[in-house]
Amino acid sequence: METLKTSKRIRTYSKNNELVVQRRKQIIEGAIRVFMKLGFDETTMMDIAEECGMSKGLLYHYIKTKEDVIYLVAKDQYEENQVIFGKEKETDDKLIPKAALLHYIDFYYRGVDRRQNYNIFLNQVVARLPKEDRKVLFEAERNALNILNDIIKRGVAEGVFKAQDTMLMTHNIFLLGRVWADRRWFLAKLYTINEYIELEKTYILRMLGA
Amino acid sequence: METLKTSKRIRTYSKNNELVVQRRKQIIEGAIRVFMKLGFDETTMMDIAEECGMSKGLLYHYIKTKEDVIYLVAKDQYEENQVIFGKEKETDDKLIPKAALLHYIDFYYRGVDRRQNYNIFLNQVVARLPKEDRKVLFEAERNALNILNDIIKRGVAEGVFKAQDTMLMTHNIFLLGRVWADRRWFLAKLYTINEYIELEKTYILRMLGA
Amino acid sequence: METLKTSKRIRTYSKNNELVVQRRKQIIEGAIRVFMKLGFDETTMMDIAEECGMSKGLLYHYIKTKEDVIYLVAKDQYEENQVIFGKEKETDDKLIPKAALLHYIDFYYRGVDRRQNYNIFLNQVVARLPKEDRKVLFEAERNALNILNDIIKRGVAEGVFKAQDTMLMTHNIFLLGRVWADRRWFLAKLYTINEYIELEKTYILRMLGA
Amino acid sequence: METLKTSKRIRTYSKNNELVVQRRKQIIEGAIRVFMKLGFDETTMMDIAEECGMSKGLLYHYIKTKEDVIYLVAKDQYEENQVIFGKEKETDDKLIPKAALLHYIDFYYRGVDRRQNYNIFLNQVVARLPKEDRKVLFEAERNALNILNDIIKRGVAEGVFKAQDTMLMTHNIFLLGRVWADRRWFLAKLYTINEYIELEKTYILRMLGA
DNA sequence: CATGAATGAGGTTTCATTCAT
DNA sequence: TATGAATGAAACCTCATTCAT
Repeated sequence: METLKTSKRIRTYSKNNELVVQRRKQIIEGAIRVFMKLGFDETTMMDIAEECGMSKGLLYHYIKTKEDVIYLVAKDQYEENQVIFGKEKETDDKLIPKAALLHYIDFYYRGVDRRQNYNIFLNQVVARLPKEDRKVLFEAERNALNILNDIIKRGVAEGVFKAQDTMLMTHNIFLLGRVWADRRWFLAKLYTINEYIELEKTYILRMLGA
Repeated sequence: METLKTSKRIRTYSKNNELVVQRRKQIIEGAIRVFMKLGFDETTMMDIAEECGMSKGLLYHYIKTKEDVIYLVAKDQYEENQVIFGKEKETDDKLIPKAALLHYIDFYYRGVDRRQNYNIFLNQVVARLPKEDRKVLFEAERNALNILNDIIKRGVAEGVFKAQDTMLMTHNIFLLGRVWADRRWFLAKLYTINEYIELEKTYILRMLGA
Repeated sequence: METLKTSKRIRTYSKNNELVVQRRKQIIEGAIRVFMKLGFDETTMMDIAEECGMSKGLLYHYIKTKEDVIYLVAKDQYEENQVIFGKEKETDDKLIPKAALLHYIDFYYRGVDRRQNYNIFLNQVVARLPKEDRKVLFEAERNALNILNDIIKRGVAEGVFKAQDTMLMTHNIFLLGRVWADRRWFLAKLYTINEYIELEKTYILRMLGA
Repeated sequence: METLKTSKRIRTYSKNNELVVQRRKQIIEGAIRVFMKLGFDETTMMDIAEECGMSKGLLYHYIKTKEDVIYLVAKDQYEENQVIFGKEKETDDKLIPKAALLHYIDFYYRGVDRRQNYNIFLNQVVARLPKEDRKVLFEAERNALNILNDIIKRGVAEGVFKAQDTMLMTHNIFLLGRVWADRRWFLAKLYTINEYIELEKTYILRMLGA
């Protein structure tokens, strides 16, 4: 549940480690903003630098290639996920399966809503990383998945959920979370986010035979 | 159900309309192949030309910009969807809602499997089109959506399905179809495509309170 | 004695092989001119393109990297050497050793003079090529060396030359050829090229105990 | 025989003259090491600073441009030559010409061997200095040349050497010293440095008609 | 109708040099 | 005196697009 063990080391020219962390945070934030506006390929390093409020040269003190920026952005996101889901797990563990599930859905789906199309962007972008880097990042995702899977397994064990296969069910619930992100242009005309989440809760509970 | 009404006119040097259609088909097919391998931005016009078995010059006789190729590919895809789903509709209309639903799922989910990461590619790429072009294309998608929605509405009307909101349910079923495409790297280790589809059918029927 | 067998294949976008040969010749000639003026590192690809009378883009149709230009230049030079020395060998073989040696010196030293500091430039530049490329090129040099060595060995066998070691003697004669190129700034004030060559002939014959 | 009269003044921020001298020595030594590894153009100021054990900033307190480093290195080298050859001259003056010559060759050729490719590097790099700087440096080289020339002239005067032209002979002997540096890759397979030097001594004596 | 040689704008990356601390 | 963060000019290289043949 701590930070990625096998995280790639990115070349930096700075010797001040704190500064590296701070500047990288700055880069991540700036990059996300432009990437979401323009997409990865349309974004130039100049765009990123400007959005981060640094010179092109300084940007290259903290990363070595444009791809490094993706890695940084993605890693940050996944690490944040780990932290967030880690905290929620503590809450979930104290609840009965059904309550834990509803809490998880509520929390996760709202997160998707907050991050908007950022999730979609991430997916697109991760596809461009070299295989090894991708592995490191998937590892982190699995974490969030496992928390949900544990809840479902607990429910099945206690007889409140029915699922021939808890893993597929886990993925289903995960993916359904993206319906809102993907189809906001359509669905937002019909319901508020609250209404949407409540509907999905019902559907998911039905799907689990609860 | 006919071809897009507002389809953009792409510059061509040829006056032989039949040839234009044939060449464009050739371009679409070649482009899809390379795009799936390399993604849109990594693909050069040379790659496309080669894959299509034409010269770069000839390629430019039938399109004006690289973006035109996306439009062509996307439009073709959506139009094909219309044709395909149109045919299925005829079948579905003759079945009782539950049978029609299962038939639809079977048909659609297998299609997703066949098209593999092509779906993902399409999503990525459509995002790059100018807004107007995107609208035209979404119109086509709605078609396939409506067919599914009709089935569900029919089921609800006949009392065999329960859904507070048929449209959300429709999107859910649609999106769940992508679970397999998105998570093949994970799920294919656990089930065959057949097993997967059968499981999802069960879950969806439950979700519909059937 | 024919062209290099293991010559590296350099990427080109052109399909017309004759044109590739012609353009490459053009590049080689232009590149030599600028390299001699500015040195390899001071020379930009733009400089080369301009000197060759082509656009930067076109230049890159016939080579892939700046290093390729060195390789091209060096290979061409060595190949030319092979051709030239090959022809001379025919002459030399018909002469008695002493006459052959004098002919060789005359021919080679004059060549050094004609090529001026170009020889020095070549040496510098070859040092930057990757090891494998260098090997290919050295192979060609050895050829010219062997021709001289054969003459000396013949002389030693016939008793007209004395040399404990013909190979070192060969290298000595070769390197002495560069005295003129290296020290022209000094020596040209004292003698003409003809006087210089005659002096060296005397010295070398003495060195060979002739 | 003292230090260069017209040595260029390089900008320094330090007023402590002793410190300047010490730091510059430090720079020269570090620079030589990296230059020999990477060559001048491949070497960055950061490389130099690191090898010298100082910060980039400090480096720039004692020089103004990267070219200054070449000048410093080259000047130092030539000055050192003056000192070294000066000392040898004292020895040589007491010997008969033939002994002096052999002593000189032994001393100089071994020096070339010790400095390895450093000689080649110097030659390359000096070519990049502005003309005026180069002149200053050549002046120093002439010194070492004159010592050898004196020996030869003495020998000619005493009738033990024959040379139509002592200056050319001097250059010849000088250049032959580089055979070992230039062709080590070839010659080191055939002889040790000792064997090589003995052979060359024989050849040179013959060349001098001794 | 068909080809592919040619162009050049624009992207990524490096690194000498400056300057606030 | 000493540091190293910051800058930006300039280098290499790619590739969409045009156009003469």
